[in-house]
Amino acid sequence: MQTPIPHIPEKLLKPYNPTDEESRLYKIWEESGYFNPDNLNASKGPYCIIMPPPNANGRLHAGHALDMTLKDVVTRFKRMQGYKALFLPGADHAGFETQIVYEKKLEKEGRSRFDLSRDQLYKEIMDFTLESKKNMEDDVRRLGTSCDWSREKFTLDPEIVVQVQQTFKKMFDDALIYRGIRIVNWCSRHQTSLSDVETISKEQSDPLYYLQYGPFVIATARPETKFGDKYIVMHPDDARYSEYTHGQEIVVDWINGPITATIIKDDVIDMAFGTGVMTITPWHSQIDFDIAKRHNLEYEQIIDFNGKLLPIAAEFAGIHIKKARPLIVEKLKEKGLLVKMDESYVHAVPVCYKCETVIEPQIRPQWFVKMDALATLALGPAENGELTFYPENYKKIYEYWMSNTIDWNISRQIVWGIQIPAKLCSNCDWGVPDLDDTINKCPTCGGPVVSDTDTFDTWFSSGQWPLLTLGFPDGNDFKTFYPTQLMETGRDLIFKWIPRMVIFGMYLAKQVPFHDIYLHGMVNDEKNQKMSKSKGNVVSPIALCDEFGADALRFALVIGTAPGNDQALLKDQIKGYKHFANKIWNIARFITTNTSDMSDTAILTEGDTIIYESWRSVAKKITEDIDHYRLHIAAEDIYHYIWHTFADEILEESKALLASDDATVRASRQKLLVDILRECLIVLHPFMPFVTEALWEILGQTLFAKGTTQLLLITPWPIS
RNA sequence: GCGCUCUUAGCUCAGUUGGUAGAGCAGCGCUUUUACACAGCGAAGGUCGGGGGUUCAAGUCCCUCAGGGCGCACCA
Repeated sequence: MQTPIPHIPEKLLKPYNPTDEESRLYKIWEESGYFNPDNLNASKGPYCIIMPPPNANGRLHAGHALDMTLKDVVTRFKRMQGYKALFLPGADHAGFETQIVYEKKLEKEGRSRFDLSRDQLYKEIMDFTLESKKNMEDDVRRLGTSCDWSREKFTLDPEIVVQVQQTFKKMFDDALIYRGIRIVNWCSRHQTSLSDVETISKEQSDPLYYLQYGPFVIATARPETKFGDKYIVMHPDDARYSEYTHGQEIVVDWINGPITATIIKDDVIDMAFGTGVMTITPWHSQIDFDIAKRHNLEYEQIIDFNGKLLPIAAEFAGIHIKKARPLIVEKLKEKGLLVKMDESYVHAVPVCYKCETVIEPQIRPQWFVKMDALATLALGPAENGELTFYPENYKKIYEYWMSNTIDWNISRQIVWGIQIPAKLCSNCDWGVPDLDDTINKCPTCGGPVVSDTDTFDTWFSSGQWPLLTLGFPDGNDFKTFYPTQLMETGRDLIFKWIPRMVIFGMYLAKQVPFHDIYLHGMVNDEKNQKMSKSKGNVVSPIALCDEFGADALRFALVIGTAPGNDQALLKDQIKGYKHFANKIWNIARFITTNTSDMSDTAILTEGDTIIYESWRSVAKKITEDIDHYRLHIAAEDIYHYIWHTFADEILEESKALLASDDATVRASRQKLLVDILRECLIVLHPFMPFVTEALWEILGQTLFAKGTTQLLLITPWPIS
């Protein structure tokens, strides 16, 4: 029977309690300065991961926890390997998203953004964002993220705003940005245009109406747009309509009386759909707009920006299209123009990705990024191997998107964001960048000019994030850390964000912004359902940290899910890894209590050498797995080794050997246990930083280093 | 319609270059012998969705079928 040994800290005699350790240890790490690579005694070169800046408009969600953990595992690993490792944090003002969050807040207070002046609204959202930003940063810390806070960037930092605006000017000068009068995706609820990636398609069933249009029958799901239709389009090869010629005019009786219609022949028409004939509404349809442009046709607005019909709709003017449709159908029926209705028509309509309001295509003058040449620029590095995708199949998705680009609308009619530094003519469609506020007259028509009140699409600034955070073009960090090694983010950003960063990197710095692209899947609830506020199934990662410890949450997020795959966040699993943290704690207790008389000069016996070498081979495999971003396998292996080999086999067998009369055997075994424990703590540290550091703190005084107080955080990795 | 992805133990999922299947949790039996019951030992449980092919050898590669998920296109 062993008596308790006085030098064992009281703490080690009790079960591991994460809440006692985590915030205390994070503070020690942060104050040590080692999150800052400038303070590292690095034996190897720079290594950099840029944090995808979380939106500064709320707390972190479970997806963020995975996001932070994966990058932190790699950063800690690289730091311990001796790299000058930088994990560079940030915060995103998240233009449209934050404005929506704030509008909801206003709504609750019985206010509306339309009652506030631009300046007032901007100021209020800024206050809100800066407050939210603090909370968000606390959450990042809570997860143990070892990022260099001294380098943190916010997307509205003055120097960042300046750089973003300069990029706009440069792209305009290079003819990569133009002011275009084109169809945009208009959300009538949020009163702004949206890019193609900010809309989602939603399947719905609507009646398809077959209408008599002169001698033709046309099919439409949107009779409310048809008032002004005066072009009738058919395929040039359609034998059914060969008697009609391109440009021929006919008079037809239409909704509000006779109308002169012009025949247009165009081969975009699908002869098999409906009747093979359609009329066009160029103001409210991309395809129709393209046809109109091709044949130089006129276009007219039918629906206003609030979704109400304009005077062209006669007695329906001022009525919202949703209410107007049945009334219009009724009138068509009365006039005998409704031939039939197909009730089984199912199609997908684009909706606002935030509020699901059906997108109304509208024509508006906006700033557009010309994508063709830039997309080619982004495809090069994917094809020549400068970019590596994990998992590989995301390369295909990336290439698909970059091979099918449409020009990118970067104007948003919202206050919250970086203002577009441009002057617009009040009389004509002219517009030009004006960084220094020096232009006061339209050079085209001599008319008065006004400042553009629109702000940039948030992806226009975050697309430049690796450049902006590192101080492009001449900052020291840019010279040291660009291009970075790894971009790790959610799989949903493979087409929203990743290509834009590559584009800006290639365009501005002539180099890729990163070499490896790792995409993680979505974190779902216990039933593998997407978490959403409306479903009420959102689980806070911070609450999970409180219940099980950040280490357990981190481990559960990393293990058991392959890159790119979605995962269900299971409480039982997290609990299992909380037990694992405790297991290590207990292992350390056992070893401590049995090694108080350990000799400094102990030599491993032949048998113990074999055991040690087999651990080394496990550690080597884990090292290779992390190097290849197989973090889920590495985590599994360290777990399995510690619990089922080290504890279940080696420790159990040691009980007899430690009681041996042979001093050589006993000393060898003591050394073996201490050496393996020491290296296990190092190897486990990237995954479970807190419990390992807590043990290191205790054992560093008694077992390991004999007096050194070096943090585990910067202890060299045992496998070179 | 185009593209991607998934289908492995009761549940949730791993299985990296092809070499006769693993984890967590749940469940079963035993153990309260001081590292740990947030535990240990033991047993049980899968013809790796169906079919075909390549190979000495396939959960792992190819084809095909079925079912699930996701993205894109389509308001003709």
